[in-house]
Amino acid sequence: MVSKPNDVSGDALIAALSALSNPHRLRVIAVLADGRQYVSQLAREMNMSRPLLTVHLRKLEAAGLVNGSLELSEDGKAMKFYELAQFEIVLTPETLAEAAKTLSGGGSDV
Amino acid sequence: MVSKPNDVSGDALIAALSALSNPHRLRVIAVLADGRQYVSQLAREMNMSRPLLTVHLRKLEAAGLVNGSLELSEDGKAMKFYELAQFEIVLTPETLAEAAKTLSGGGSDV
DNA sequence: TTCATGTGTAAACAAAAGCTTTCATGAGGT
DNA sequence: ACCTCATGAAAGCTTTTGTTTACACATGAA
Repeated sequence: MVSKPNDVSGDALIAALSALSNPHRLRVIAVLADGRQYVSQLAREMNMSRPLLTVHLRKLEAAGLVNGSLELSEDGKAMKFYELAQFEIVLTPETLAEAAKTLSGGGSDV
Repeated sequence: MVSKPNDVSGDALIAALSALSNPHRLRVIAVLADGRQYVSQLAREMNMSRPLLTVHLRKLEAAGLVNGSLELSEDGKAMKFYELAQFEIVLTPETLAEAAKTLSGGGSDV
């Protein structure tokens, strides 16, 4: 089969949708759309606690929507930068029905 | 501004994504893609309890993804039919950043 | 050393979602 | 009268998610 825009497993799709269905995480996406940023600075800009932001970033990363990389600044500090992944997910009754077929557990019952 | 494919408020988008990020509800979409159906029959086909299915259908309806209508069968029984709504939601960094701007609470902080 | 910056993670609590069970309704067929 | 099939809704429990507070470590500068 030819690869389509959102050729992901049902489980992966659910992970992505789950990750995106949260105001904080949606705002994170919006801020990262302006460029990559490191955690502490991002936390300041968004006015939220760093541990909380960390959790949200992890969820976004697990869903493959952002990518993190640990880097070192000039003055030797470890900084974790996050940037947006490239993705395009199209949700229609058809694409969703397709995704549902690949859910772990089979087609109709388990 | 011209209406785009997913010209919905950030809150509405989150409701839709939240509704779709569930295996049961994704399967409901898949089954309804084959045609409208009433609750009890749907529950049997999907092998899940009717009260549970009802809750999921409500959530899908609240998100505007399905539509329900109460009808009467030939033998006078009240039957609640659900059918898919037509929708197309495109998720990219850009569309999500747009949606984030319209979240209840403003742009960066509350 | 002390203070600032950056990182990570664990503990504990609050809130929301998911699911089952139970009860109550109404109509038609036997 | 009683059974079947359809609806709706509330109570209660379990699990997951969200959030804060607090702690630990490493670096460079004063």
